[in-house]
Amino acid sequence: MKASFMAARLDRTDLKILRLLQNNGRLSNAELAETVAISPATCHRRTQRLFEDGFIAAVRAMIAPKKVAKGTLVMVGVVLDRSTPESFAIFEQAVAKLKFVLDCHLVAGDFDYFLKIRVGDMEDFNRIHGEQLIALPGVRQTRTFFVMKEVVDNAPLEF
Amino acid sequence: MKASFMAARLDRTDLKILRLLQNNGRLSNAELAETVAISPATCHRRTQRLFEDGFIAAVRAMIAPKKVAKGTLVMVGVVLDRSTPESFAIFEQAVAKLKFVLDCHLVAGDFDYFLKIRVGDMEDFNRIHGEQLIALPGVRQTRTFFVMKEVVDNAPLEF
DNA sequence: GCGGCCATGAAAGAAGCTTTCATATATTGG
DNA sequence: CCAATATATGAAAGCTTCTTTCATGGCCGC
Repeated sequence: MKASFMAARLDRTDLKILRLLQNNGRLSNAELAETVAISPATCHRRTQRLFEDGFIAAVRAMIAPKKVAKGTLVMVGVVLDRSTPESFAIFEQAVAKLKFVLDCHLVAGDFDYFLKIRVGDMEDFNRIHGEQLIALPGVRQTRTFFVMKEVVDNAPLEF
Repeated sequence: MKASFMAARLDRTDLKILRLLQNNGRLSNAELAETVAISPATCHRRTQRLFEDGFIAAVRAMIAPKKVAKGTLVMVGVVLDRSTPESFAIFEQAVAKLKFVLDCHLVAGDFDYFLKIRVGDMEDFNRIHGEQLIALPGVRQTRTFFVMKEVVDNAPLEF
């Protein structure tokens, strides 16, 4: 019970493990242990704890978008009709079902939401925009920003 | 030599492997093999090929941002002074060095670039904005959109 | 059909995983 | 300051998994 309340501070070794796994999530426990200079047994327990305590939310293979016909990235700003909590909740519930939406963030400023969307091509997006985006509940207007060049996409977190 | 030219189409099994590894990048080869109903040897070769052919760009542990003091997300629209290729190149080179920038995309529309930034808190961002963002080469103006709620962040790619 | 080309699964030695255990180190309470 | 408790550690070992080798079977072009 105590452990769940403890903020479980990370020491130097934990940070090393986190950074190594962030760069290569398929590192074996043996490799990890050797790199951070502890025994495999200790390394195994440390890593397990990092998972259990939620420091590592998931380990994901990053699929190359262009290789699976999702090479076109689009940012979309959304403004809703009304700024009520109900209106927001309904919109969020609906947008969470759209598989092509990578990010959806409620923001402060000229828009209510920002979406990051991946599709096959512009034609693909145009269809989706007409059929699914402007049809989302409570949407007053959208502003589309086609991404012409991905300078940095989903960079690893530095900490 | 042929393989490098071939688009190496993915069959049903390859797609299964990709999807499984996207959801859990630490699945063992044995687990993977059993789930997709092929032998471990074949599964191993398939997976290896998916890496070699670039379908899997990387496998990353997703670190929980709040656990490492990066719980504040900010979207920033940037407009440059001039819209010349040189101006863009210099800006991109500079922005790529900023560790807190997760995304940087050249877009068509009212902004030149969109940035996605992770910091500890608003105070942290305010300092960074003043010291580093507006100081980037060629920046005319920035527009900051604080993220008040992360509805969907970095969802896995559907394909 | 025939020959070349891959893809496949069984097998096996090598490597790695994960638990157990005894020891060492840190923390707490008196 | 010491004792008692809790926590972390590495060696060891049994067990699983990895990854290569090899022989077989299907598929395509000729």
